[in-house]
Amino acid sequence: MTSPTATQPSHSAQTVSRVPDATDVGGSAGIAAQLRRSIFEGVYEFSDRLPAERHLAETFNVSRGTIREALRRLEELGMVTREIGSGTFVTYREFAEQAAIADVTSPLELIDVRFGIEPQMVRLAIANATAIDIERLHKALARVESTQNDPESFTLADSEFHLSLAECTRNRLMVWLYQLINEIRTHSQWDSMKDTILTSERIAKYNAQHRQLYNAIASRNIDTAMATIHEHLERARTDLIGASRK
Amino acid sequence: MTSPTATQPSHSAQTVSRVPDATDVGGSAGIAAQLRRSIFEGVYEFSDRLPAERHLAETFNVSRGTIREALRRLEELGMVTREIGSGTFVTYREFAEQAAIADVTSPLELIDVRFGIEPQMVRLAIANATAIDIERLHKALARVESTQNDPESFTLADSEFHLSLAECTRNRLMVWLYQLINEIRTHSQWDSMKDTILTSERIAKYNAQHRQLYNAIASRNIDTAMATIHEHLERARTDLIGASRK
DNA sequence: GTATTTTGGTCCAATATTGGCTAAATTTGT
DNA sequence: ACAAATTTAGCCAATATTGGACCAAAATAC
Repeated sequence: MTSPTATQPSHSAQTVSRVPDATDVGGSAGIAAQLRRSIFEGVYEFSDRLPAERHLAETFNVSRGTIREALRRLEELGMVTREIGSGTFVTYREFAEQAAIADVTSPLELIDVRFGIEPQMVRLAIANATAIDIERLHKALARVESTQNDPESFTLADSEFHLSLAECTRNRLMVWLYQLINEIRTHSQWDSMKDTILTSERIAKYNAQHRQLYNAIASRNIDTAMATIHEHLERARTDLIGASRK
Repeated sequence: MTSPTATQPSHSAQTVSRVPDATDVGGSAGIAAQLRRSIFEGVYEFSDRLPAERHLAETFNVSRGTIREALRRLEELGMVTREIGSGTFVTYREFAEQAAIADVTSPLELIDVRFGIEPQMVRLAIANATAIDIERLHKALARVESTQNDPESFTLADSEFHLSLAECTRNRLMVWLYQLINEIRTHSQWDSMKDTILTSERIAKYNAQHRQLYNAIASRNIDTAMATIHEHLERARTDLIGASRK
């Protein structure tokens, strides 16, 4: 675990005999500690931009060089990244409870679970989807089909499509479960493989299956729908295994 | 803002120089941070439309391009989608008020989900269970069989049996998921019906299926196992519907 | 149905801001 | 006195912001 500067056992803020903590040491080290604490406390969250170096220099009443040194430390810790002309951005993600399970879940384990959930999801969707659900699914389909060439946005739109599918079940627990699945999907090691796996050719094939699935659900054709979702997952598994062999 | 003058390196420093909030860092980054927090706080909820770009530009007193950049960031995070001629809509859903989901999940919804997960669980269990897993399952079977007459302890032992089954899959995500299912199962309205449903006669039948399931898994007989788990869930559903009609 | 309005999508060029960097002078700690 | 850290100042390249204009899709008014 990341225990941030827990070298001093005293965390009390206003005790009589005050032990100087990490943020009290002057200079870049203290400023780094203070910024790091701010990030841990959520003052700056993931993807937030820190104030500009020149602004930080002013608020901390130090020179810009000192701020730069402090930021260099944070960068070394992997908590921020800096982009010329743009700013310094937080890359530290606070652990959600599911982050832990996401870290130990392999993409193949995920596929195995999806093989259980998604076919049932399709079954329930066909049984329970309303016209509104179908329309929402159609919009999600349109969005995912418009992301042929970008793995990043395809992944996002794909998640939305499957979530819309979950909503077609009219089963709140199913929707909730699938949100968890999606969360894990985007946090897991699958995510790091997606640039390898998601060629525009493969995206096109996935999208063909998405459309086929949508058509089958809209026309309440359960046999086609079940066959399609199985193909879909089977293809995902095959592509995954292929990628891990490389 | 308030810049504490006491940045002298002596140990006398006790004013913690407050860092500017993430929402105060001007520009698109600050606006993105502000909008993101508004969404997290529920100011804008799922499927809500954000104010038009030109309107946001006016209220934030920046150019439209800056607003667009901020919205681009939110879109990249998957929190909003934008539709030409229509608007920018929130796609972020408040994640898992864990306690709440149990309250709004009906027993039938739960069964529908279990129909997806448990058969797959049985499949994976047969494929992956080790001798140790089988033994643990056997112990769980013994425990659940010893609770013929007490609905309360049967429910508990039943949960443990199914959890042992999940552990047979050697799939950590499956185990984790099933723990959630169990959690919901014990918290949901099912729980209040169990005294009505779980007559000792029904408990005996469930346990017969438990044993049959165990035997099928231990002998790697997938057809029998699948048939049994389906019967098991079907019976649970039937009993449930019967109870709600009373 | 058609016309108008509203909405996001796109492009442009001038200007402002941001992090990257260097160098010498100064302060701080030992 | 010495070494390390900090300050100061300036410049560079990359990016952001601005204000304007026009487009295309969708919603609304007629």
